[in-house]
Amino acid sequence: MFTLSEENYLKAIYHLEIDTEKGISTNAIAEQLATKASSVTDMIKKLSDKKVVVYKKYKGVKLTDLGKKIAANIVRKHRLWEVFLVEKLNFSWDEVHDVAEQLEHIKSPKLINQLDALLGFPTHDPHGDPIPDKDGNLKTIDKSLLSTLSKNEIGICVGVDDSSSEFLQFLDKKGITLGKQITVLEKEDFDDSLSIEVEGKKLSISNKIANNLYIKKQ
Amino acid sequence: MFTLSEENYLKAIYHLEIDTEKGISTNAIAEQLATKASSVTDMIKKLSDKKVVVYKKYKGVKLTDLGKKIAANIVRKHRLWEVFLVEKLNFSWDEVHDVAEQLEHIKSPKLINQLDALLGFPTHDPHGDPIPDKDGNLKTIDKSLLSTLSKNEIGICVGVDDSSSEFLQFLDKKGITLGKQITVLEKEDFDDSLSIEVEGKKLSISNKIANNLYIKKQ
DNA sequence: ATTTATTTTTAGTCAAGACTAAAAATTTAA
DNA sequence: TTAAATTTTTAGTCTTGACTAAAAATAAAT
Repeated sequence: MFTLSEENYLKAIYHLEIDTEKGISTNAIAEQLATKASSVTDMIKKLSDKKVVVYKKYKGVKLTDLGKKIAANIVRKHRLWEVFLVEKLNFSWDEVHDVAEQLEHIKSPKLINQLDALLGFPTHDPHGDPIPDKDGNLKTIDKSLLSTLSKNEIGICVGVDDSSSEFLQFLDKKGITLGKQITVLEKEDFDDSLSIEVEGKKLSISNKIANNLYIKKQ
Repeated sequence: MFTLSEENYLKAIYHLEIDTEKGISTNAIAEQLATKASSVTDMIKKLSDKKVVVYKKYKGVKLTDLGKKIAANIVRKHRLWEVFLVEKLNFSWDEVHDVAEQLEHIKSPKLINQLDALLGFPTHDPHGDPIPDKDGNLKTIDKSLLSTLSKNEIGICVGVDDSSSEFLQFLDKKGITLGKQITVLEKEDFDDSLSIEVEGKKLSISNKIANNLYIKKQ
């Protein structure tokens, strides 16, 4: 069994491993968890003893298969709870993260299986992120950043890279939500901003926004 | 804000105060929480500093109004989650306690309000225990132990005093659940056992069972 | 009204998980 | 290939919440 803190470390390493094959540095983990590198070193030793990470001093850490499975299960719970909050309790997509952060640590296999069923076995959370299955496997869809679309391309909004509440609220304000069709009308060379159309409305979108929106091309 | 441990102490004292007007002894709290009296003394000091209990050395403790409100809110959350587990996730009444024990500590007023609404503002949990409202008030119904009914009296099962899974599973086996009508056919003087009828079936019930079942007389 | 038994508190430890400051190892640059 | 910069680890502390053993206070019994 893992403590709250151990679970949070596993999850942090899991998320960091998505972007790289290399070992994860203590500093990277410390930043992710808003803690100090020295605290990370201490915890890594415990996790290493428990066979969920492999650790060599001064080299980064990697999750073992067991570690990956445990971490994926926490992410699975987090994302299922997010779906629950949005679908059943009328939360908006910018409100769910902090609560799911607490709920993901509840220990009860039956609870999470039943929740999964209640929600109709969803594959993605309210931000478009994939929900790991019981074995930790992800169903990835091929998606592109809005910024990579060319003029006149059309796609469906399927996710966000940044799921901070500020960004999500901004999208709400602009009428951009998951499932909406987006057409690229114009690309400005000098600042990489876009002119797009969403539900008949024309919008101007900065490159920063376009770099954080995932689109499924049609 | 209160820690997990502080919340558990408040809840324990809250439950112990239901049966008495007197201050709650350190020993009683220690027993309730399966800890030691010395640990209780330590925690009581912290809770006293936080103005949720009044504490005089060697005299028991009592919750302050603030303490009562906080404790009632934890009980409220516990019982609402129990209803959720039974009504929405197909848990049986003997499976809910341990999970609710975890869920009760989730901090999100919106979550609990929305859950309350989703469940149709229930007033009692799956064991017949009242759910405190937002201000901590309980809707008490007048109920009697089955053991206090006389021959030929009829009542509806509205709750249990002991909600251990062993007892609840025993009741399931006998076909006794909340809402069932129970008729007292016979009372045996020598061992205070009862002969009762539930849904047309005649059952023999020991005094220990009858002392743990709440009935609403008709 | 003492003595005895019980309850409660104090004093001193311990483990988990965090921190700071300093030392050691590694990487980068000159 | 040394020197400088960066990263990581160690050593030592702190807080929370628990524990044991002993002391102190209260309650019960003779």
